[in-house]
Amino acid sequence: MFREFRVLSIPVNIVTFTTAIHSCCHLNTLDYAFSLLAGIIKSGWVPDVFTYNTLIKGLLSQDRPLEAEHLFRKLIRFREIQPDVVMHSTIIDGLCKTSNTSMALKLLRKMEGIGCKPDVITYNTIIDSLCKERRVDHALDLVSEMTHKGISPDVITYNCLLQGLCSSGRWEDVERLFSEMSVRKIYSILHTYNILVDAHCKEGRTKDAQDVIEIMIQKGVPPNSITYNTLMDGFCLTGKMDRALEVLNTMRSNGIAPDCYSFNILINGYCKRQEVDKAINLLRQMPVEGIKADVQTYNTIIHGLFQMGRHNDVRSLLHEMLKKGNKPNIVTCRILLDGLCKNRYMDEAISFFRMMECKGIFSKFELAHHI
DNA sequence: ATAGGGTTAG
Repeated sequence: MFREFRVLSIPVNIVTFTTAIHSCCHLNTLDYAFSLLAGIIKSGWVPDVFTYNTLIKGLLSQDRPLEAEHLFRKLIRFREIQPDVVMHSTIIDGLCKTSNTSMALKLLRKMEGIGCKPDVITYNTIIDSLCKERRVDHALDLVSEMTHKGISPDVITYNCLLQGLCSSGRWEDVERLFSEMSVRKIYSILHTYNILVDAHCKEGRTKDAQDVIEIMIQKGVPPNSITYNTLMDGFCLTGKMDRALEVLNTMRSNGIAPDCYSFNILINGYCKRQEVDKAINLLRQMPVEGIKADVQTYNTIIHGLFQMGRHNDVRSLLHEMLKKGNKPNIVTCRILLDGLCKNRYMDEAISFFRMMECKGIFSKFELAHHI
């Protein structure tokens, strides 16, 4: 069915509407996206699999996985559309991101059962989830399975596996997989190198991390802010704050501007060493460099202050945070609760907890994901 | 023409 519609005498169709819905989802105005959908239907248009998938993805990115799943089921039950590989993959991703990998695997089998062939993205989504759960061998089984089906693993597949093997400390397998990539002509990209830099840093091997950075430069893959931030964190972890600060200068001289993340890492480094005043100095340096502190920045310092028993400073920093328009999140609440309890302010802790309950800060989804 | 996947701190 084709009907032409005009808005301000510009012809529009279902593609235009889907694009508009996509924008709404991206702008976090999901309600508006759904009212657009209602409007489309009311005007006699037929939303297609693109339209619905955009909405499902929107619900997922707004941490509303149950509604996404509900919509998916409803579409099937009422035969509104025939879910394709993309929609299945979107739902599979939603399941994976809410720690339902086994259900994701079931859906993979189910889609195959109805003749909807999974592709490399479908597999990568599950492989990544398995790797994050440290079930790397299961992930490797899926890689053989996809290969047998003629679906070639790509650089993202390898990145997921490398990440999983690194987290499990399986360095020999990392080496093997890394050379396998060259053999199969799958070229490492920035992402790949960043995973390796991070793995070395997490193990305290900052020298090896620096070697990886040298290699990537040689291979024509210049490091980005994530690479340098990761290295900075590595130096912080090994207590080398001066080296971490040097990285900040290296970034600048390589034309990469430090970001909020860079400062948060250094601030965290100082707080861990109970040098909260140095952390606060950095907080003051941020606006000078045109960087706005975020919730994370404040959370870290508040946590540090509590650990030193400086609850009066916590109070003023909390006020500053609110005044500057930073909305406390579930982590802030947890830090405050924990800090109040540990500093024997039980009455305050309890009344704060009640307030959080009232304000609904403990939404079901957040609870499931952060506690 | 429009939709889906991987990296850094707490």
